[in-house]
Amino acid sequence: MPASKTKRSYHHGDLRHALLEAAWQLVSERGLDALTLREVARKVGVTHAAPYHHFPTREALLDALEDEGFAALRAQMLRVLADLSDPGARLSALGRAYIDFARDAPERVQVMFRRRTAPAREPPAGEDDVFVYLLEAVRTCQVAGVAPAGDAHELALTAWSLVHGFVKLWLEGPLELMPPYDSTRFELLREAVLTDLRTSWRARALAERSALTGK
Amino acid sequence: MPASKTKRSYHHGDLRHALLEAAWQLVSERGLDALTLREVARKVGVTHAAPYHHFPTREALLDALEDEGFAALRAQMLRVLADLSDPGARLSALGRAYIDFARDAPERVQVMFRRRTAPAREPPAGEDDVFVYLLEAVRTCQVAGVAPAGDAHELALTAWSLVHGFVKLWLEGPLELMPPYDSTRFELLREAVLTDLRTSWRARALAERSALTGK
DNA sequence: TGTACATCAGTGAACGCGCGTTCACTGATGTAC
DNA sequence: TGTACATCAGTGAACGCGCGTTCACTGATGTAC
Repeated sequence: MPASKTKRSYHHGDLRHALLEAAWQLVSERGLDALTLREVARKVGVTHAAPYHHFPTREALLDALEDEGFAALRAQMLRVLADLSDPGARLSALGRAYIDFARDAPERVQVMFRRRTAPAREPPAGEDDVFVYLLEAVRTCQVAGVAPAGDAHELALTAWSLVHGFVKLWLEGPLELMPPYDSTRFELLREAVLTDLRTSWRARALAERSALTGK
Repeated sequence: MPASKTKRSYHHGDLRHALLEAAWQLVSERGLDALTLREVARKVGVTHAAPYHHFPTREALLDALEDEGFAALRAQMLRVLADLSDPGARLSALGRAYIDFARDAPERVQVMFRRRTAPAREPPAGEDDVFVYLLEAVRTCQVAGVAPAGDAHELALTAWSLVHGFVKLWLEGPLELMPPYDSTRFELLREAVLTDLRTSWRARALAERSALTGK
């Protein structure tokens, strides 16, 4: 009889994976500061020295978590892009995906956008992709006439700032200042912000066209 | 002869103030995690137990820093509001002030929007004010016809999310993804984002008016 | 102006704690023949 | 199929460190009379 689930063999089998999972849980429950290699090992039920066979330092564990985070975001965005074809709807859906991604797992955002004190490492693969997809969605909107002309980079930055700011304000508290406020209002505010962007860009695109034809 | 500047008297004279100043410097140089009461005391040149006469816990020091941060932001906003009268220009200037406030002293943003693990205390006085001023600026824009109709709270949230997101993306790194990127581009991108909002809202307000008169 | 005394704001030693990291070790697993 | 051996992935003890916080203390300052 091979190692069953109940059997605790000397070797864990998939410790690396288990450590990552425990780490997410820890960040989620008690924040980034509470993420220590020792606590993660404890959570998994393994000696505090064991993780060192998989992550040479605490920072390496964080980097691995960050990779997972960006990979998950990237996957979520790809799903959205595959499902929709209307340019405006796609852009809105990308924004919605970003916001929901953060609401559903704030610990990911904490890890992905943590403020580093160590010198920056190579950025995770998914990170560029995220921006590239957004940029492409903006360009498609421009072509379809539902986004204003101009530097797509700048428009993409506006869009990204908008959803990122919404998410951060939500996660870090001050959104409570907007009465009446309760968690059921989340979807409402999210849609308000997304609609605001979409409507505004469409109005501008229209104004640009009529200015052109009117000339 | 009373205590001169060089004389180190037994009593510091203004330790509380000196601790706060050293704390800002510490956060600025080495991040929130490096902020410890012991290190702050060391920086000021005082025993590690001395701060306890002014701040009962580390968290109390952070709360005091946060108060200072919001007070400074509030003051900066008031200055902007006093200087300008054109509604659209005022709103843009508020956004610019917010962004520059963060660029000039990122440590403030770190402290003001830190993620708490402790139960929330009473919010600092300046915090509501900040949102109230923004809200009022949005309403003024609506009256002047340079912002769309609708719930001013929601529009204010859009505006706040936009500048907050820009700031956070800037401080936390991923803005580097937008080539060509260097620090001299900051003003350019800031203006692009602010102009984007202003132009969009004006276009929407115009479209609303012509839809009304055209009916 | 001087004296007695309370209060304030420091000192310095000590506590217990959890952390990251290292190390020699050992049980389990995989491979060559 | 069995055996020898290398490698892998754990264990458990130990290190040094800096932290928050407490405590009895003492020098400096302010106040009443």
